[in-house]
Amino acid sequence: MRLKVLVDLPRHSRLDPLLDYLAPEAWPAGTLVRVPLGRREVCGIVWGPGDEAASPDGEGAAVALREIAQVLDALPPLGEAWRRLAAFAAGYYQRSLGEVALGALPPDLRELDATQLARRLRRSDKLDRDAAKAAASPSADPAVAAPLPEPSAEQREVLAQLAAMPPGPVLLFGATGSGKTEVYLREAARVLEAGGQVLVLVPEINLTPQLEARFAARFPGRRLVSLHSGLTPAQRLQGWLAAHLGRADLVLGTRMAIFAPLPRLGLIVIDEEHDPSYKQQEGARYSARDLAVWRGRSEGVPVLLGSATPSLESWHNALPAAEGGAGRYRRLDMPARIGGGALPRVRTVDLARIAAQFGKRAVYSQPLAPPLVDAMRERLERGEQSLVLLNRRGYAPVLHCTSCGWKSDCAHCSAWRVFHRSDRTLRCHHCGFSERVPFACPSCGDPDLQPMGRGTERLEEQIAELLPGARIGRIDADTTRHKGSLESQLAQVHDGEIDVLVGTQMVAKGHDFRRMTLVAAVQADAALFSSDFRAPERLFALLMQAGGRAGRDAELAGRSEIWLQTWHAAHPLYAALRRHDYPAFAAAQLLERESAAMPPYAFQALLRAEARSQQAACAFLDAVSAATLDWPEAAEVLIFPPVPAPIQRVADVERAQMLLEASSRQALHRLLARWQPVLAEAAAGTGEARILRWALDVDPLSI
DNA sequence: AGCACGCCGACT
DNA sequence: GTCGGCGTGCTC
Repeated sequence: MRLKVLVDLPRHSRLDPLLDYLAPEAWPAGTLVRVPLGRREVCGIVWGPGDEAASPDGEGAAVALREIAQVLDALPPLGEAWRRLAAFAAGYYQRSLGEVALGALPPDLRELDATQLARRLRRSDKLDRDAAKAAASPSADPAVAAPLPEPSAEQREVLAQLAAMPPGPVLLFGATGSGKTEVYLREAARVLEAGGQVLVLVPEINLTPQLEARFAARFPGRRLVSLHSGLTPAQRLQGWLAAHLGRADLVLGTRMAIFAPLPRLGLIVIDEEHDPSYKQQEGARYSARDLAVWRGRSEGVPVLLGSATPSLESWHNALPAAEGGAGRYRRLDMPARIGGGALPRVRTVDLARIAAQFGKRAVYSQPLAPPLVDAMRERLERGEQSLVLLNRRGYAPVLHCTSCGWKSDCAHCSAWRVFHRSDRTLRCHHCGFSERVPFACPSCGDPDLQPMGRGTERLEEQIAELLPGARIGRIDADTTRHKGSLESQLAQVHDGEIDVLVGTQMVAKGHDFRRMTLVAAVQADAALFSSDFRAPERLFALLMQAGGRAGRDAELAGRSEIWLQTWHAAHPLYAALRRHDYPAFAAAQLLERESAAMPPYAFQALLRAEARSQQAACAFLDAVSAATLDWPEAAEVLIFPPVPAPIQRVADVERAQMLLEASSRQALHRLLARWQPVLAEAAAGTGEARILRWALDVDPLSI
């Protein structure tokens, strides 16, 4: 008999990834198999009965069907709900079903034959028995575990409302330190009690250990596994197996974990739901948060989205229709900090006024204005810590020649090479091209090359001059390149070995610094006038999140401050920030978005193309745009003209993009569905005009 | 995507 | 005379 088997045939292959194979018996859908494909043998998933009709191609030359090579029937089939999720994700994000479904499996699993699988399953059995034994041992007795913290009145109220609610997405809007995690834990306890599995998603691997520790401490008898790309392939497979076999009660992971098969799924928690890391930025560009909401509805399971600064999409979804929102989610608010800790005071330094008072030099040559330096000096004297955020690593973003105007451009990209003083290199952050800093200008020979602008390395140096005696540390992608170095540097901060920490936004997320009473953002303004319409939203989230680092310690909370240096002190974003008023900020942003017909009031897709020449990339985009001219599917979709990508050339490849916008998701998807084969066809050219890569990004986060 | 086949430049 | 560059084509 014939079975339809799904294999990982990528996106624009003109072949359907659902292939017919011969099998001696009807294995159920979801069964993992190994099948011959061309000259190799690949992993496949049985998707259903095959076409018993003559030829799989429909007409003409019959294809000789081949036999399934092996059936991995030691593993339970992937369930119906899981297959629905994969199919939805593939359809929504316009990728091949095979790519999405097979790509959601641990890479190791796809390589295993039946014998190897049996061995892994035996190891999984043993792990399971060990875990059960550990759970039963006296040391893990729940009675001995730390007593449950008494929930605050606010938490009790939220929990009561959650208990009374029908299943559906809930936006938990709570300030940093308001105890959202306690709500997750209580909800998880309820679901575990009822025999369910809980899936918890966090934005970054860095944040898993902390949350893992809290869940492990609260549920000592329960099996908890994590799923993220930082695990070894074997660990990832074991975690996945534990989830799929229903042995893991709690699954904690990054966006990839949204595809974990969970036969007893009872709750999905998305922590920091606004975080852009939930959107995959290559391959199948899915949003784990949006898929979580879909999965929750599909499986009849509650979804808890937590944030102090929700995405405007979620905020809009949680706003009742009567208030102009979509009314799709329920919203629960937790405004107060636990332990009555005050929210940090927000202080804006008006650079225009500083320039008038201290002279232009004080503003342009010094990274920190005098009042901010004074405030940091006070912290230093009291033995407290300060954090200075600057979202740009390296010493200076560009080096230039004072006599001929040469700048350190990259030979392969339309970008500057960044001056890294520590190893005296000029490095392109886009293609990796790196060279020692030249002794003299490569263009005119003048040895006087000067750094322009400021990165974290230089900021660190300049702060050392402004605050003599202060112990200064720096955390960015350069100082945390080696495994474990982020942890050890964070430990230094915790142990009080650092007075002032300089860092990029990676330090703003999730880390809890007890003695940090000042957080300063040095170059906040850039986001106010960015061409990216989501920049203000990200800035607001970053500053609130960074502010959350300050004043975690209730006794110090009273003098915790967030400092902003700005030329636009009166900007409404800063005004809302001073009041910690996210709802006002969101209302203003939504009004702007609505009047400009932008998300969440419009639905977007971005078609990106890469070619040897900008002209070839644009020609492709123009051609596929023109193809839709007389389509009824295109009537409600606005297709903008092609434009060069924000970084036009990377590693000698030219990039262009084209935006699509529609007022309804359905209209956009009707066009995309018909468009897909046209794109594949148009990209198939040869020679210099050939398209190297193209990708469709549905709901793009940055344009 | 893999993995073949296929047709032109620098090596044992 | 071969080894190997990656352009083009196929996979139930």
